[in-house]
Amino acid sequence: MEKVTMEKLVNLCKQYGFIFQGSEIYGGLANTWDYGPLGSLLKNNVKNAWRKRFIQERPNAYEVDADILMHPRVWEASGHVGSFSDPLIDCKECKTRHLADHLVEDFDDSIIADAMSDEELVDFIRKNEIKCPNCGKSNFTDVRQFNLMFKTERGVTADNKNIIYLRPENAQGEYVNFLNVQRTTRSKLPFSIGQIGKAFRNEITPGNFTFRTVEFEQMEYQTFCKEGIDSDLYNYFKEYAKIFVTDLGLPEEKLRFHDHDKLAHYAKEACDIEYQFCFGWGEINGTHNRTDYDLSRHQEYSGKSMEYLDPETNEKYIPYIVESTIGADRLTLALLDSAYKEETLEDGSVREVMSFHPAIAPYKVAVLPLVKKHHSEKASEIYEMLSKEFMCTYDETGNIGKRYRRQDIAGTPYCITIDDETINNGTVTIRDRDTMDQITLKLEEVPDYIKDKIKF
RNA sequence: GCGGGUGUAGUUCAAUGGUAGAACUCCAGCCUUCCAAGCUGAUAACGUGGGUCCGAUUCCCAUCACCCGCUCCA
Repeated sequence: MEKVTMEKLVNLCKQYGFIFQGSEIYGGLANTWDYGPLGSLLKNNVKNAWRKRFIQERPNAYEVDADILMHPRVWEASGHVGSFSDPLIDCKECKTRHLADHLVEDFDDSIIADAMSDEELVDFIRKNEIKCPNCGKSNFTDVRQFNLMFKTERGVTADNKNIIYLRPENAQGEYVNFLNVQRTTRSKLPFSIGQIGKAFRNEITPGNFTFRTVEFEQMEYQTFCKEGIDSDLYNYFKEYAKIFVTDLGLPEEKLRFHDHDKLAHYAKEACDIEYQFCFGWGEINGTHNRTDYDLSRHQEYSGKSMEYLDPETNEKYIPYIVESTIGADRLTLALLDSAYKEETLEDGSVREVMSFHPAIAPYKVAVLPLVKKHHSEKASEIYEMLSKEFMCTYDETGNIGKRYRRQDIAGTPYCITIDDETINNGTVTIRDRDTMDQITLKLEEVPDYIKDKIKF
């Protein structure tokens, strides 16, 4: 079996309609990608599988769908405005990047560099010939402000007061609604709020197809709990997320945990699940113990109580939060990466197969009349019947072998062939993509047969 | 953001300072009763913008995009 390369995967996705380059006819817009017919189905199936595992099957779990635009104060409270509008400066000699204020403060710790403008920082660095900590030379670019948040304006005037941001993470939508959800669902701690949605980060991105994009979709899960059980929940969700992705089809040997030694400003514990993509290891899930940081900050910034009244102990406290986030685009990419196989058949021919778990396969069933002229009419009837139950596709062009191969690449787990037997005694042939087995079933048995196979 | 590479049909490749060829794919027809068969036909491309030139897909410059390696990723 040949190794998957990014180039191969990008081509396959483009050629068969999984993923296209964004704004392609205008030459493309960097790091934007559009999901095509197969890709949208796949990604939606992934999201629905997540919903089933994280919302439907877990106790006390609820989904919200919060707006992308939030009050600007949310991002002050979350720390995104303050901590990530840093003055960055690059060393022209060794190409390393540094925080200009740190360079100044490390040079002279009596200076408060926060109070200096970008120009003052650059002047100071050049006047004192501050050296690059990496290569020891003093040849820097100008300071550039680097904020990961996309800004836009609200209203018709471009007034500073009306700047709002596209959310850089979804979590705050769950946090600001914490008490709304708790009250309306009459939940006791611990309980969870999940959300699937887009977030935006204005990063310098190195590409790798859909792995890192400026607009991306996350499947987030926040569990609110009493301090003390947070670490247990943290460990529980690390495993729960891993079981989820392996059940979807990612092989165990291509997954690993990666504990963070450098923690984000909000986190007490943090761990990623990484998948071994064709380009290397990359994060697909993050589990964070965010403590009571976020809710405390919202209480402070909004002036509204974020406390929970524990009905069992009559205590009032701000809950701890354990977050488990899965990147919807990244998981989809990992599944595409792991699904791709090239198989040599007995007759020496090669087939390309996308071997997805049937639950996430774009089409569950392909309906194929064995001979167009004789079986199309019956096949159309069957297609109409089955498409009320499943996402189906229909193909009558070319010979039967060619049509099987097309479905192999689309990742369709089951192909139903309609032949004379179907017309004479109501049986069809079902071919399994992974085993290549063919079985004969009565037409009325087909829906239950498929239903059983595509369970997740 | 830095360095390197690549941009010609959907894909993989040609050729050319003067009408851009092919294979596969796709579509239509014929044939075909279970894994890319065959025959006939059709559609389909020089990333974008400048410059040089009588004329540029070709040479030059810029730009955009992708790939590889760095960097970054609260």
